[in-house]
Amino acid sequence: MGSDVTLKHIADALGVSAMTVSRALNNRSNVDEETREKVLEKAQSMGYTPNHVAKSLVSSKTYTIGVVIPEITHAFFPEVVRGIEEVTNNSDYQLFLTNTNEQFDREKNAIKTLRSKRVDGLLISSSQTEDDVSYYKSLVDSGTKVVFFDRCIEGIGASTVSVNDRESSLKITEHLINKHGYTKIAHLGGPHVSIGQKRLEGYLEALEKYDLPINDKWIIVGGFQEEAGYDAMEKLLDLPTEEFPEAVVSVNDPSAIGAVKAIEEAGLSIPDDIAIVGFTDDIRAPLLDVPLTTVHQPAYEVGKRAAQKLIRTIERDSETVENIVVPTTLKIRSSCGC
Amino acid sequence: MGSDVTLKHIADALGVSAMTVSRALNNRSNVDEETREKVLEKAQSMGYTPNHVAKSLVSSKTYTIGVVIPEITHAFFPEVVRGIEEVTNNSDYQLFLTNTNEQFDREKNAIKTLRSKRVDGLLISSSQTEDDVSYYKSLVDSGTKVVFFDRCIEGIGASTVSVNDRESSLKITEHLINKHGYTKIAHLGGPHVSIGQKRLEGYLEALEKYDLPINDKWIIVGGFQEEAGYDAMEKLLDLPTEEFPEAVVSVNDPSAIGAVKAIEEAGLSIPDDIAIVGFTDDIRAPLLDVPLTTVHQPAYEVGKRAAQKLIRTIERDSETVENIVVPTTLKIRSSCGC
DNA sequence: TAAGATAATGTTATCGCTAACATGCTACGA
DNA sequence: TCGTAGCATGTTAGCGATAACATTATCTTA
Repeated sequence: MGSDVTLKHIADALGVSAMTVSRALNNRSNVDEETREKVLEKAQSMGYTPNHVAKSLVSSKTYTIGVVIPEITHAFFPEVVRGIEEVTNNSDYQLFLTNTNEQFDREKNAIKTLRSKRVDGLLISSSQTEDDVSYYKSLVDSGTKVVFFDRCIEGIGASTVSVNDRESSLKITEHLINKHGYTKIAHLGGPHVSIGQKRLEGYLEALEKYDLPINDKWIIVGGFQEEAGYDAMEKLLDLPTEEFPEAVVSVNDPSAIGAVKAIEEAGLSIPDDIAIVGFTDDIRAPLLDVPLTTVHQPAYEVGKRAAQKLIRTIERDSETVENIVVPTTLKIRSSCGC
Repeated sequence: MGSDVTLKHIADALGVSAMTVSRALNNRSNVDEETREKVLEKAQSMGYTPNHVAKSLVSSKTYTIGVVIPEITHAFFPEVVRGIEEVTNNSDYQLFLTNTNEQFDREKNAIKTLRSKRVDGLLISSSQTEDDVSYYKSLVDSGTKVVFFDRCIEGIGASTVSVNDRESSLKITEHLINKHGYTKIAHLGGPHVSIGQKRLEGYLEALEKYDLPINDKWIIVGGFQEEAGYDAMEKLLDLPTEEFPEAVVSVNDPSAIGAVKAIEEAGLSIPDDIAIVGFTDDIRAPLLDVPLTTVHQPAYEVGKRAAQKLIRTIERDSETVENIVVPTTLKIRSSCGC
């Protein structure tokens, strides 16, 4: 690519200065119409492609956003990316996508590289991590523009876009209690990151509200993937009859789908032997043998809002820090007993 | 970000020249060990992040790859991206992801911007387009390093990575003929791009091989999305009894899933009234009421091979142009009648 | 007609970094 | 003791584009 045409080449070919060419190509005023046309023509015929790298160096602006997601094959995230793109497409930003595979180390590495590449801002859905907020704190403190989405870190000076996790979890648990009269309800939890925590809280709040027993054995801390759900469910299935739960609230759909597999393999039937609900509204949820009752997360909307907020944060210094909440809807199917 | 620490800042703080700092940070020889340590320490404490933009300008290398895909929510592509990332993660390249939503205009736009950003190379799965190869031809001729994947443009001097579309389509059609004895087989085709074309050819070849009738009314040219499959199937369903097909070969799974919906809505049953097979092995394929027989495409592998090939092409000029074919496997489920 | 305004263009310096060459210093063999 | 090799470091220039200022040439207007 060293053979690329530069402003200088066009300038020399035309016997003018590089500055004139620059002005002509950028539609500045004070350029003779005739000159402008000659320049445009020459640029075209020489196959000129402006060098954004040089431009970025001058302006210290790259029109580039880094997107950090934990798991690209979880259908929720591609949909978020679509939402992000809808916005960036109309604002000339390009996206650096990095998939961290739920590994915090990879995430830190990715962020480091993205900062080296001088992205204008970062959209982060953080990987599962211990409560080590300090890393993100110093990232934000360093002046890097960050908007968290879905798996957010709140209270460190960055805006966030998420769904009302606690409330949604509360509602779907309430549904199990109200509509179906279950009293023994278990929770397949996620790891200790924001959404895992909040969904657990919502679940607990529902039980408390209805004075239902909370049993430590019913709360299994697992992960967000299918295997984690499968493994966690196996533990529940091992419980003695008197402690056997009637229903399960899963931290997300992949986990629920893993759990469904475990339940089926154990020869039990859903929802008669055990009911189950998820969270996400995965593309597969309606297709399961027993369609999965779940919380629909408007992924596209989350992406869109996050991107909008980030771009505003980048473009004006006065932009305030917000915790934006996108509402979910309950998707009642039949795995809950309906 | 104008407040970033630069080499110069470190140099001044240490009373040395910027060059020495550069040398120290880049592990060059001929730097006093003591100096190097002081520099490293200072860089750390000042929160120095190397400016890759400036580096790129000097070296005319960005360690950046543009990935152009037509439809990020089609599960095949996220999986490809995972494969690409597996490679780039180990080679320090970052990915610009652009989703063109099957629109050629957006694709051209994206490529233009990516070239401005001086990506080292492009991984392209081209959007549906008329046979206008000239655009891609001049792209490749301009010296841009390109590797096509999945939806490839062959014969224009760029390497390609794809599955054996024609052969796979032939095989799955043969399965319908051999195993099930169907003689009236329709095809829900994709648009006129490489994979659409090749899968059509495979289908036709199978019919010819077994001397089966080819009926123009059985070949519906549609699109790659679910709605296209639905619409196309509706046309087939309108055919009079004597022309009504016994089985349908769909260009991909989303299209097949749309078709399944149309069939179910028409009150017909699969595979008794009409059999159907797809191509992709979408995450939903095994979950349909009648699990879908299809061709499994190793998406991850496609992404990996494409990325490897591109990086080799970027890094050595002698790299040859190849058409790499990744083999598929038939995924026999029950929608074919098995 | 002189003097200032305006339009079109050119020159210089800079963004942050590094290649290439230059400099100063120590060390070592003849 | 000198000359030269080699190490550690400095200086200059340039990557491609542009901001800011400088220079023309042309045009107004009192």
